[in-house]
Amino acid sequence: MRSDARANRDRVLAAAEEVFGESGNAGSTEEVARRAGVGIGTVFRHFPTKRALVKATIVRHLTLLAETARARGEGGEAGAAFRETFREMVSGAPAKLTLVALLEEPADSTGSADEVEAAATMVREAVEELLSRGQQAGEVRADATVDEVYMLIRALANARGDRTVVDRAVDIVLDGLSPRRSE
Amino acid sequence: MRSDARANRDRVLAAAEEVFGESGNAGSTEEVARRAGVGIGTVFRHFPTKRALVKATIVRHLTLLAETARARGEGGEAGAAFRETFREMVSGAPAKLTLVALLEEPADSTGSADEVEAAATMVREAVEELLSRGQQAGEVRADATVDEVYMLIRALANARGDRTVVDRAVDIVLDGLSPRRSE
Amino acid sequence: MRSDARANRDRVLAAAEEVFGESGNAGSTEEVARRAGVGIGTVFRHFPTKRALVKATIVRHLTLLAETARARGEGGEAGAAFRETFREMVSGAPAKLTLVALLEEPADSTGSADEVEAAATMVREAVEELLSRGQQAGEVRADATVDEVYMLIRALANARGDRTVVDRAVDIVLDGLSPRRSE
Amino acid sequence: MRSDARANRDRVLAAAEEVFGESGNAGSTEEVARRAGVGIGTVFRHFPTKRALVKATIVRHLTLLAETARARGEGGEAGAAFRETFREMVSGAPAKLTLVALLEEPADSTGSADEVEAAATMVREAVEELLSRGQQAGEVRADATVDEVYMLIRALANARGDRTVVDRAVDIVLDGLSPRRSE
DNA sequence: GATGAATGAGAGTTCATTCAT
DNA sequence: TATGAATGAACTCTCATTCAT
Repeated sequence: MRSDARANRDRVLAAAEEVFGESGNAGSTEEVARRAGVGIGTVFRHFPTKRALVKATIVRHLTLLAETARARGEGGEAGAAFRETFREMVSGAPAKLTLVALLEEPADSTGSADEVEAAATMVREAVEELLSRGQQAGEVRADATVDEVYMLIRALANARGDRTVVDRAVDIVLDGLSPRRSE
Repeated sequence: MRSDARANRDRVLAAAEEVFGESGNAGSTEEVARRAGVGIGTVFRHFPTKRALVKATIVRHLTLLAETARARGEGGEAGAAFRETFREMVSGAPAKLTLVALLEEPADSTGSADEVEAAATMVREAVEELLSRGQQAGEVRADATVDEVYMLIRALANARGDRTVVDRAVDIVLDGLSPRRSE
Repeated sequence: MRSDARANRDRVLAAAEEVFGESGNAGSTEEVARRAGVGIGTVFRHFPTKRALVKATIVRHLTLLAETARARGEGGEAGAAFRETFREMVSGAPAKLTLVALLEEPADSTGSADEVEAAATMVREAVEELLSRGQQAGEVRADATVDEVYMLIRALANARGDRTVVDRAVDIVLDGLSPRRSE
Repeated sequence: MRSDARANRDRVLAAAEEVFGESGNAGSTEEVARRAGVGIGTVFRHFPTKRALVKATIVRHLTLLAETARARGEGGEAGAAFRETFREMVSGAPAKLTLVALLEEPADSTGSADEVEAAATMVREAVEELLSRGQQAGEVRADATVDEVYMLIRALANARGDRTVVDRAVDIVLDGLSPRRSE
């Protein structure tokens, strides 16, 4: 019976990612339950609060993201790895950072953002790793810090618009991140 | 009493900009009324629908923005004008584009988005003007189009975070928008 | 300036008859003001309450009705006068009793229904006069009382439906009111 | 819990019949909830719209009415059956047609009036059946059609007033519906 | 006296959350 | 443990009524 519960939890999380991804915080818990194919009670049994559900969704998201980024970082060419991960984080399907915007909406003063923050930190660290390798290889400008890079990724991930326009915007930003002439 | 009414209308719009700027579409009309210091009925007298209020808020926003951008464009040095306006649009107080995100949320299929669209077009055109002047002056890379530039502005305007980090991120983007070595 | 006021009062009453005739009690005071071409304040200056306005409308209505009925009663043939007035009250344009239904909706426990009651009594008396003349002339069954006749008029006046159906229904009722075989 | 739900649904409908019977469309959904002893949310769970609640109430009403009329029609004497049913429809407790007036108020242009219309047709057909049997038995005037009869029933059912007066009014109408002398 | 802007109680409706089954 | 019915606070919107001009 434990495995049933876990399976349900996962289905709920997947549904939540769909729903909140589409409608943001305005997505309803009942819609999540419906798409997960469970009763509303089940959702609340696993996540005592809508907020908790949103957080868990984000954590799942960020964890996936960090793993992907880290895996990518293992590869050989540091510059390419950095740039590809940047691109993927901005527009990659399973890696979309969009959901994070949910957390930015309400002033997160509950103090219980820890879990999310931990996951976010993992992503940041993965980005940092990629960034410093790129810099050491001389393929990324030396004066860029994780802060800016991470912010740029998040900003672009949240932007809506034509895929091609996003791609060109990313090109520009990556150009901005390439080593300066004088370097 | 016409003047009173207009004053109230303005206070409502200002309050709406605050509220929707903070909480997005989830901000409540009642909160707007409270901050404006008027009764809920007054808000609805001026804007028959929440949607109408949101739209009016955005239009006001965009209009201001377009005016600022255009004024800035009159100045002499094309490159500096472009860059300063870019910065201002991203972080300028009365010019923040954040609200535009509201429009991206609901599928605006009412067909009555005309006014908003018109205002948005004005902003785009102002940006376009600045961009092409900058390009003609050889201070902005020639292959950039309004689409990307406008998207970058919006993406960064919506990003939350330290002011200084935003500034550095803008630096990077502007570097990306400067003429390429080979040019 | 007195005559202006009276003129406004009359326009308001006429508008009220239109509006409440169409939409019943659900008609709004503002709609009345709009159709009367006056401000909402003017309506409330003349009638301190919506209820008061409704009542005044009904009184005007009933007064007109009573006058028409009485005028009709002066004529020669008692039976024809009775039947024609009956018909007119049911479907006559300026004489429609429909509005009375408004009063029947809320339990009229304000105790201030006096004015309306007085007007209603005038109508009743006019009907009574016509009825008894008809009975004396042997053209209306002797055992009918005003109560039933008045109720039948009101019931039919409130009925919605094809004009021709109403007419045929009235025929049937008038047949029921004609002298019995044995009389 | 299905049975609880059904029980609540029924209580809501019963309360709705009371409330709308008293105050017409102006009766509030909250009052219905209060009288049913349930929360407002429960009312809306069962009937997604006030309109839907009103409709369901009417349908229930009409269905009951049609059944009663049809049961009555089975009896032997056609004339008596017709007259008794007429009386019952006008003043019978569980059979009062009053609610139908609700339908006459708003221009029912939603196109979804089907269910109500179907129920209304059933009532009409029951009346028609009784009428034609009465006519074949020579106990009801031959030239009367359902249209008038149905309208008379509705008109009298909606009339307010002393029970005895209503009864006498019905007597008159039934006299009008009896076979003409010459027949 | 007339005007119409402001008010706020109240109505319909939604949705996070609880709880009986 | 899962279910989904019940709950009620909160939200958008309406309208009778008041009041400054």
